[in-house]
Amino acid sequence: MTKIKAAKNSSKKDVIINKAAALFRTKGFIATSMRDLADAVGVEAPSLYNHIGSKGEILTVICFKVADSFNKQLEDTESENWNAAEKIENIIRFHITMMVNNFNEVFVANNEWKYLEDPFLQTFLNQRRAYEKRLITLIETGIKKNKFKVINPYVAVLTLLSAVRGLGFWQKNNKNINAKELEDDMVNHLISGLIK
Amino acid sequence: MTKIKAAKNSSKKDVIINKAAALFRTKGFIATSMRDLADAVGVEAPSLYNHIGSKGEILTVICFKVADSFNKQLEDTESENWNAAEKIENIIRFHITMMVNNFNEVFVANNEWKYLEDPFLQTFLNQRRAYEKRLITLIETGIKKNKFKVINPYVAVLTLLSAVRGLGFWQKNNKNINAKELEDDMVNHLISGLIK
DNA sequence: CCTACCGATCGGTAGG
DNA sequence: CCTACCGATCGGTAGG
Repeated sequence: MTKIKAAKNSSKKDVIINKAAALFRTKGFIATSMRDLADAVGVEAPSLYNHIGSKGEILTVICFKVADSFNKQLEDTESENWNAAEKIENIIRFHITMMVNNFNEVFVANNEWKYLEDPFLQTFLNQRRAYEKRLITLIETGIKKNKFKVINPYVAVLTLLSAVRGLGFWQKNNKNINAKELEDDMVNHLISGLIK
Repeated sequence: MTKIKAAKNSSKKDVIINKAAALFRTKGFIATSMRDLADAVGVEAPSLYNHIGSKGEILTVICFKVADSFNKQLEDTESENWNAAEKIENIIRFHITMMVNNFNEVFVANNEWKYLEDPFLQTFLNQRRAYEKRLITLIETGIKKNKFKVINPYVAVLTLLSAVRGLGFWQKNNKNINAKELEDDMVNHLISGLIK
């Protein structure tokens, strides 16, 4: 009985979080009111609090859901028997795929994380720094093995992450390019700029 | 007499706009209250309205100041007698320089423009689309002249602009890399990924 | 440039 | 899940 109730709550909670991700992306976290969200869900504002604890909790769930996805993928990639260039390419492709398939949530995690409350804000920033550090290590490996140009690895990571992040502006207004072409061209541009 | 008064007003207005740009960057436009801004300027909130018409006007001034800078620079670059690669490199360097030297305002124009009110919002978006289109034309020229790889020019522009935009995350927390190295490495990465 | 203040809206609670 | 409602804060105005 508790299980069923938990399942039901979790399902409605998912709806709320999905609607919230869409609103947070278009309007921003602060500019989205709980009444906006309630309208989107189809209930009155106070009813939302049967499923979530606070507005901030929704943002926390979204940001860490995205962070967990990226962390898990990076772990998987690191354990593969690939060279540095292959690993970097794999990660870039994952970033692009996530941007295309989970656009709202990734955009919110990228642009609204600053409204996280402590201690979540600190945890999020720590995780992001750790993620970047592991990418830097990958770049350094490629440089050491004489496969990559000698450039500042931090700048390389910044360039890669920023480029894929910018996909947020590939709004669907450009119908004449598909996701596959986008991904291949961007990967080509970024990887060939890196390789010796 | 009117001139002196105008000069004084303009000077105080500049202070307000600079403080606002810093606050809008760190807290976001919506989350920055006029009382926050008044505190930063050193007056009471209602006094701000002797210098500016509304909170929205401040954002408008910031966004179009940045847009005008980029438009002017692009016009200058286009009229130079350079090849496509040189022009693109010049523009990337300008973007990076703007990001480093006018960080607050560029960041705000990049991230908070969605809170512009009509008709300014539409004008801003139109200008941005026109800017991107001119960059696309530059890339197409390079491809046609067999200097650039055959990739989707829109994706190339997206990659370039996104990468320099991401400099917003090069907060000053990385003291061990200077602006010049950052600029050269990023330009190298992006341009060599583009050239045949 | 300030004090005093306004109507609107915010996130959230009480109680059923 | 709803109605009724709360204290806090918002952008901005009146008036001097």
